Amino acid sequence: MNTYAKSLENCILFKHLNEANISSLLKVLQVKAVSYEKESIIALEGDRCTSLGIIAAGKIELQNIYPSGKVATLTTLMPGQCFGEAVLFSDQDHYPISAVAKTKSTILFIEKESIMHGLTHHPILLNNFLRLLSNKLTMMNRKIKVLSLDTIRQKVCNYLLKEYQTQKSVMIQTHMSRKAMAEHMSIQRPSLSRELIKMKEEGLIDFDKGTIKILSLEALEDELIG
Amino acid sequence: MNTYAKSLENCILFKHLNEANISSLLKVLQVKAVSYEKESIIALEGDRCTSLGIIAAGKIELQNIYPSGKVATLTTLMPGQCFGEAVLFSDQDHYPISAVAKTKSTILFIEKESIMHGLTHHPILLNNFLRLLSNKLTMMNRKIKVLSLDTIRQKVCNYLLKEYQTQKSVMIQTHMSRKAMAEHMSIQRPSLSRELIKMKEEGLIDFDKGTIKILSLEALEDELIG
DNA sequence: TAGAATCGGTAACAAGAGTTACGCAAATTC
DNA sequence: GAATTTGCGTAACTCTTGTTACCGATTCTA
Repeated sequence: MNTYAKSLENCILFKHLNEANISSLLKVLQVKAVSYEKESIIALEGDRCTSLGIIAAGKIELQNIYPSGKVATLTTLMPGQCFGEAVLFSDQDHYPISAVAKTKSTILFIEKESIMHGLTHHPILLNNFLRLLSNKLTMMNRKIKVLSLDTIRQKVCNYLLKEYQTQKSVMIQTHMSRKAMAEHMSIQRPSLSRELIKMKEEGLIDFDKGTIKILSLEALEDELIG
Repeated sequence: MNTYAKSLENCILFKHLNEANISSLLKVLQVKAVSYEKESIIALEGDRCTSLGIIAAGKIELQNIYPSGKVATLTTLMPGQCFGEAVLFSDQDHYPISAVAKTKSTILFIEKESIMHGLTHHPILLNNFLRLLSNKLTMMNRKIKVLSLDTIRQKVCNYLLKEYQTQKSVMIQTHMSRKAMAEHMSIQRPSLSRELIKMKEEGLIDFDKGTIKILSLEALEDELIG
């Protein structure tokens, strides 16, 4: 089992632990290593989830597999990343999506009971696990916030106000190209140009090569709230 | 402190624990009770978050307060619910939003260190805390999934396929009125009618008073994936 | 330095969906 | 049982935004 210790040093779960610590921890946690051939299914949507999975080697994809066989890939996981951590302890302990090996892979499985044991006996592990969940939560929170904005005007206002917060000035330096800026807000470049011009005409902002000046913070907030 | 034990029995964190257990736990956790007058601020966006908050009495609102003073309320928390649980252990340990008392309220605060201590010494508490975080994650996952659908066609397909899963039949009983159905998908009623008729014309579905029949599961999935 | 590629503004067009309004049918009420 | 209300389909209109295309300016490259 010690063979995996090295590759797990960059896994969030084992942060602040050295190779020796990880090795002994892996023994205590009764880790089971399972190998998968390319294209084989690791977990199927609906399966009961009783263990945490950590990618030790290979590349796996999380995907939605529809009854007809259609597949929609959501994310790709690389060594060090893990899956099942959210389902494991929730009331709905069934995988909401499927996991498929895209290359020959090795997954380390840790049973829920072992995890519980590890969390109660190793404060660092507990801390890491909580950080893992918490970070995911804050990430998703941000994502929901952005997804809830439905007009281009709102997205632009949101972007500008966020930049104002970090740059602490109404003269906002746009370090990106217009193209990158549009992609960042997941809108079309011409749509962004059009909206910026409209906002300039309406006296909300002014802009020049490389900078956008907020003329009225309050007005931007009004647009954002509706 | 025992005064609060009773009111915390329906808090997820203290599930499976009786009043006596909760009382002793509250002592161990060094809970600090703080009272707030109506409209007073409990936590301000940007403040460092070092403790978990549990509503013991009153009603508090989580809101975005903009520099100009504009306020957008996100949710209302009632006794038994808690806040800060996601921020507490994340890398970004600052409140992303503000908490305001809407009535005279009492909040129980538990310091991060005490929580850590409690989690390592009380398996039930650990289990409950993990379930709290996990449930929130799965909830947000679902929300993101729905928010990512951007055409009405996709929303309708998503709704029908989900109903198919629960009703296990292509003859779907619509227990709601069209109006309620439209609200449920957060679209406009005429838009829903229009789309349903289009889908009928295209041979994807058929519908009658009270039922919608899926003619091709595969076709609906295609529409959903794009 | 000439030619090519990239970027950004702009305009014209099309598609999707919200809005409003109208009318019919069913349900409810008196 | 007549009258009012409610739900729903439907059509016309409008707004927003993605799409495509074009052109000038800037940058990169050979």
